[in-house]
Amino acid sequence: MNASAPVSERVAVILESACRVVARDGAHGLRMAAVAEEAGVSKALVHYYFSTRRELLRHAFAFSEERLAAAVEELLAPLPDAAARLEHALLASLDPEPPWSEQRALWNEVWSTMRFDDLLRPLVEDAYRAWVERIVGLVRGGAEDGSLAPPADPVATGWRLAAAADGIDSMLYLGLLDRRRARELVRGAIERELPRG
Amino acid sequence: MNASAPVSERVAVILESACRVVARDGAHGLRMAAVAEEAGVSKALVHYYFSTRRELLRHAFAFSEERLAAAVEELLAPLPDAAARLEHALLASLDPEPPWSEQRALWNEVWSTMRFDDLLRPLVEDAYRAWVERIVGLVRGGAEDGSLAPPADPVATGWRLAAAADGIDSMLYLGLLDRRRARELVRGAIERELPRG
DNA sequence: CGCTGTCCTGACTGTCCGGTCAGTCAGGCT
DNA sequence: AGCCTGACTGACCGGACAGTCAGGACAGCG
Repeated sequence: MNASAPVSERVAVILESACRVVARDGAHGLRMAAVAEEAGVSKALVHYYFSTRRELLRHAFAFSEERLAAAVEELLAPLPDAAARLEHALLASLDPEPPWSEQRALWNEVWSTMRFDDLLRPLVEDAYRAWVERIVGLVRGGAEDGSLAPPADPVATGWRLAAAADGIDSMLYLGLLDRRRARELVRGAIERELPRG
Repeated sequence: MNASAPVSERVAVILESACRVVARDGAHGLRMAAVAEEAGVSKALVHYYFSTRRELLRHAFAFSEERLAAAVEELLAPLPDAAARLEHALLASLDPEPPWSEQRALWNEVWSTMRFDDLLRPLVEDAYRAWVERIVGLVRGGAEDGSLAPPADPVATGWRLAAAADGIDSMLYLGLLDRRRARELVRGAIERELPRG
């Protein structure tokens, strides 16, 4: 199975099933048999396309990440300015609906697995970095289109905002706060970093 | 095995071994045989004290968390004011030395396991909440002893700071930034939330 | 028609590992 | 002495599960 190969219908079904299983049972709970059943195919077919369990997990993550990037694009594109895009981007992961919720679960699971999979780790790393870079880009964009006050250090601001959103996400996941409060905190972080001018 | 029972020497050795194994092999990679070997006892003895693998994991986490709380106390007590304590508390988890590093690994692992262990989850929840409350307390303390500017909403400030520190921690863990940069970002977050003056 | 390659399956295997159990041993009590 | 108990062990069991394999179905093509 090649990472950049065009996915056939069957392969897509298997990858989607794998994503659902991971979101439901965890990365460690990913069973080839469960994926096969979910996809309505034999276990051996899953092995036919993905020789090992690890490989399947990697491809499932990449597949899901790719779909999510498209969803983010779709979410942000119609928004009027960088300020709105920044806010929506930071709030998106708090959304209890798929694909956000499922991706959140996938991340949680993959996070603990990557330590033991040298090929998975760079995937996670790149995805996270791309996410932070997107935030930094929006901070810069806000300064350019005038929708946000230009910060002294846009890069540091972007990283801190991404970090804060991530931490709040964890708190929400753990049930330490409710969604409303989580959104408030994220908005508060934006205001602190980028006071309306 | 009772949660609040005083731990005998043997039990402590087993729990320490379990912590090391989890930090090394992951929560999912926690093998009774590995713990037994590490502790220099038979596998059956581990089962004698902790009837199931899950129970061992829970006790190991609680044990470690307790030791960490003591270490935090020891770290913060000699500091002159709340401002210094807040900074050190938020920076502590970035420390590459035990017990911080080991606890960090333990958290990472337990995080993904708790979803499937209803008894573990509240332990993690309480530990996290206690941590955030401690930060909030330090923010308040800083306003009282005059070492920090009093924020409009100390609770929100505390939560945001804890969240940001947590997120930066994740980024460091993933290797997206180096320790120096991580410390800078944490300090920057404190300045943003609690400007000197 | 037969040949070949792709897609696909059921049945099987080897291994790993949590948990059990029968039993040993040291030490305290009567 | 005999008896009991708590700590401890080696050997074993049974289930779960990744990965294999021999082969079937079927299309395209000569």
